[in-house]
Amino acid sequence: MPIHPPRSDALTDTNPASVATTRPLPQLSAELIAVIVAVTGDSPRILTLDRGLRLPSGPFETGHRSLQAGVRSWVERQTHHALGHIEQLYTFADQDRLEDPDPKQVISVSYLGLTLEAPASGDPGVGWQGWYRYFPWEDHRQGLPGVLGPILDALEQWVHRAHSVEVRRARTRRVHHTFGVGGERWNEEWTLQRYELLYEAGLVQESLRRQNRFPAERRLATGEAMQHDHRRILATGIARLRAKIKYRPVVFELLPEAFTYLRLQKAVEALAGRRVHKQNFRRLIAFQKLVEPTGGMENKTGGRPARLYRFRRAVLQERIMAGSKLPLARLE
Amino acid sequence: MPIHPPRSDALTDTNPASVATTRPLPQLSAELIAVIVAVTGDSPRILTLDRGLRLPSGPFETGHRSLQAGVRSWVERQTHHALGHIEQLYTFADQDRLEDPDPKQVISVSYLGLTLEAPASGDPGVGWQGWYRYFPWEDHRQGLPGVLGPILDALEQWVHRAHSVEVRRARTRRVHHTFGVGGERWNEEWTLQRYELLYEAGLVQESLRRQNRFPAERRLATGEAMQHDHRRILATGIARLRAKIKYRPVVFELLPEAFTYLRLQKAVEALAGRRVHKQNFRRLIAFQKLVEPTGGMENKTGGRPARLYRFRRAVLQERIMAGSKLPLARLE
DNA sequence: CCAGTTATACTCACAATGAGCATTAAATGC
DNA sequence: GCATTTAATGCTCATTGTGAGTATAACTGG
Repeated sequence: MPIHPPRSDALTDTNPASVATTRPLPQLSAELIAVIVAVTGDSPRILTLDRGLRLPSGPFETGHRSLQAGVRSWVERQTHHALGHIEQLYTFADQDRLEDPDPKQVISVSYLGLTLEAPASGDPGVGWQGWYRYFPWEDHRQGLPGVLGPILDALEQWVHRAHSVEVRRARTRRVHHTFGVGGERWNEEWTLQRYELLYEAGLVQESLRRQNRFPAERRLATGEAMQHDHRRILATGIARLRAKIKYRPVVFELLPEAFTYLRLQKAVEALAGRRVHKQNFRRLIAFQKLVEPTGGMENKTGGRPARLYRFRRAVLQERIMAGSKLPLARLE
Repeated sequence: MPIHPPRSDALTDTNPASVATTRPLPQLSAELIAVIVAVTGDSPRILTLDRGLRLPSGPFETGHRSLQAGVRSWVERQTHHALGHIEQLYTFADQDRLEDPDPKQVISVSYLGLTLEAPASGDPGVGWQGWYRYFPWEDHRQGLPGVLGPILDALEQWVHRAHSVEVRRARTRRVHHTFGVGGERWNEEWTLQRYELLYEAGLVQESLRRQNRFPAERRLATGEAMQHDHRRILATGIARLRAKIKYRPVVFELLPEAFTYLRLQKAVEALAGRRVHKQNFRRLIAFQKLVEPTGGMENKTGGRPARLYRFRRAVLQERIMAGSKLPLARLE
């Protein structure tokens, strides 16, 4: 199935619509890209094509009633996975999209969707990948991840490559703040900023690829790359989701009908890449009346059996956008 | 200056790029729309064209380096107002855009910008308008606004026009929740949801216009309408800004270099459409070290002179996206 | 001097949160 | 059957954050 239609150069120059305006209108096309997230056990996973190299995506077509309908259609065509609620992430049309020397403009519109993982089908290469494969430095559940050391060393070198003192100072501060070192604290929501910093510092494959440079001796431990700017879009999705779970009850979209408190907590921790205090977590969930007991029990816990709960869908009505906080607001 | 170029129907049918894909690619164009906000005294204002009927906007053109560059260019061309930081609001391409029976697809990308008000120039009709002119029910600084009564009555009627009990019940609940009545509390962030509810209930001019119905006897006090869906975009901008001032120090973009606590508070209240407790507001601002005294005083206060402060730009570095809360989190 | 107006300091009660201890209920290995 | 392990669940306590109010200071116009 052809994902990207071959581009034609016809029509690029004379666009009749441009006669009356000051500048010509470009030959536009729109690309729809989806970040589809699920949580399996304690691993946050995303739906990918080409064995993890790309996100589901395709052009906005005439048959599509809306952008959202277009994304749905592409994800379902490519992965045979039905989607629930999806939300828009970001739109851009910067000329710096990779591997596309064609002067025609492409507008990329990305979406974030949450589901339960289902066995993938569709084209070969379709499947679920843990998102920390692309961002190993983002998982702080076991304390500071090992990859962080080499990354900070490389960033240190990048700081020193700057020519003026002011630039070096600014870079140092930026590294400290985004990565939570030097007296600063780690903020898991800054996934995008961290990725962009690594990109600018030439520490991810995508930025080297762009300059036709390839990491030779310098073997970077900065996660798997993706095609085009899909990894940046994924970073945007992770950041958005990490921010959102704190004030809206979206985790439940990633859980089955009945679940234990621990499973809920593990899902939150998986997404946030941080651990939370168990007792306080329960207290907060219970206090907000987000869930109600199903009556059933789970006894494959390895210890005392756990009560099963279900999400009280009513809260979506009660507080359409209101707070349903998770104990991530402060530092652990 | 022609804002919207005349549309041509040539090229609509045979697009060579569509040959290899399953469905034809539409003849696309992108419209860039800007919500530019300032606060003057205690009135939140937006930059408009056509005496308040439209927001600055124009098509994405070949010369534009990026979407953001395109918006800037349009705003500056149309209003001669230089912009500072702007951020993306939303993108859509739904077929239900008004007054456009043309089957060609238009993708609308909207942006939100914050500035200081400067005397407007450019085309005649360019100027600043208070935003409560379009949303009179959104200003709760003097308690419940008078327009709210008739609006709720009209919504009541809409509830009763539903045919089944379930629909009536659902509508009632929706009205209660979005408008904060019937035991619920007003949430100023739901500006968009309220507008959409009024739209669906046929209580804003835009929705009647769409069905070629015009409010005859039923004189609606639901604010000034705008062209196309610009009022909806404005509602999106207001909602975003109201949410954002609570966790990011963006109000300062709307204030001059030096300001008093009261002026800062008035700006926050203007945006939020709510009042806040003065002493606690000061405490919160002071505690967070968001500002530092300039040393100067303001003595046209009408009472005891007030200290002047400036925003500590350093906090933007210190907490790139971190919390800088304003006392709006809870209800007043 | 006064009343009126606004700025600013401070207090108090209570809710929310982080951290930890203690107890309970099951499975598992011996 | 019993000790051990694992996890669920209940509870306390100190600290901080927040809403609300009182008190005082510093100016204006009469």
